[in-house]
Amino acid sequence: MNIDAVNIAIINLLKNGRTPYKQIADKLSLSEGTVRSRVKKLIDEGILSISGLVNPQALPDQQIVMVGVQVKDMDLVKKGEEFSKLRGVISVCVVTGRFDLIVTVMLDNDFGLLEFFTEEVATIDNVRSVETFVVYKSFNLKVPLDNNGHPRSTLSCQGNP
Amino acid sequence: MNIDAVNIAIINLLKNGRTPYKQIADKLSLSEGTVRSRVKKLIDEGILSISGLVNPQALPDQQIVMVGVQVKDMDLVKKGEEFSKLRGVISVCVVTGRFDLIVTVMLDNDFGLLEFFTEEVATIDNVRSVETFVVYKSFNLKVPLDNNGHPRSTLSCQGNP
DNA sequence: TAGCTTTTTTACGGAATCAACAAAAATAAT
DNA sequence: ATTATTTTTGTTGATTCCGTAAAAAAGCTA
Repeated sequence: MNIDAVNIAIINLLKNGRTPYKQIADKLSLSEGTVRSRVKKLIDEGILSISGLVNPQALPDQQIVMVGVQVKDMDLVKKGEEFSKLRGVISVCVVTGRFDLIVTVMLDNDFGLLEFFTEEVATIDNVRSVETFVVYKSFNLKVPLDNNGHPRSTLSCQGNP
Repeated sequence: MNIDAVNIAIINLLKNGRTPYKQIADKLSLSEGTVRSRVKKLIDEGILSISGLVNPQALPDQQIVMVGVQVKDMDLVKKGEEFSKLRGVISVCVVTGRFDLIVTVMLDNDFGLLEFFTEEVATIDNVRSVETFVVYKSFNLKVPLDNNGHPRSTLSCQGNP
């Protein structure tokens, strides 16, 4: 898709994701419908997403760790995808350098480093080494809340179909 | 602040940040006003933010790098804050392990690794070492669009006060 | 417990926005 | 020039937003 200056401007104005389309339209001298259809298209194509994010430091007993991973495998991208599906994993970057993957993980009381490595990482083949960086302070780090603050609890969106 | 199960549920339903408060209220058997005031409070206190995020791979000539930093200093948190203010920096994590900081940066054609290190990192004292990881593929990585896709361009939110 | 304060939730109503659609305009292709 | 395709715009009713004020709940303090 063509990401032109207008789309960039729209995305910028969506830094506050609740900004009304009308207001964005006025600022950019467009009609509301144009903004809406462009945003819809951007979202449909996976380029843009509008979502609620939490500052992990604000959630008690919630912790972020970053894990540098080396794999024996050659297909790093496929390995990255596998990691991205593990419980607790927020994002995976396939990188150049000392590591092959840098994995960002969110842990809590019931799902800590022990569980992450023994129950999750252990299921993946050809992992040569892992190196763990516990994040004890962050700036401008915002993460989507995966399930519910205390994972695997039953009380949450009970209104689903 | 007290982050109870209701707030967690609200934040979960805000995974789509455009979800109407009314709809959230119905799902949780609350009134719309309750949802709105809770969301407002969460946002005011810096716990929650609702924003538009882009998949960096979708933006051509846009690149993410992660930089592991060691500093000579003792006050790592203060250093982290300094890094967080540099141009291009998306987030900073103060970590245990081989590195002191892990810095996530967004670069593009006009502002590449060269500029980041010579113009930005160079302004910070007591940096012992840096190690660069270029992200060439990512999963579930979403970043806020800092200024405009092509930084320092003039055409963007021209409607500001 | 009674009395008070503070916080949270609810109810309400007008203004604004959302969402879908069809027409118009602009763009691209033949 | 003509046709086809995409994008933008205008219009509409239903819905949502958001400020305000009252009610309810939760926390004190004595």
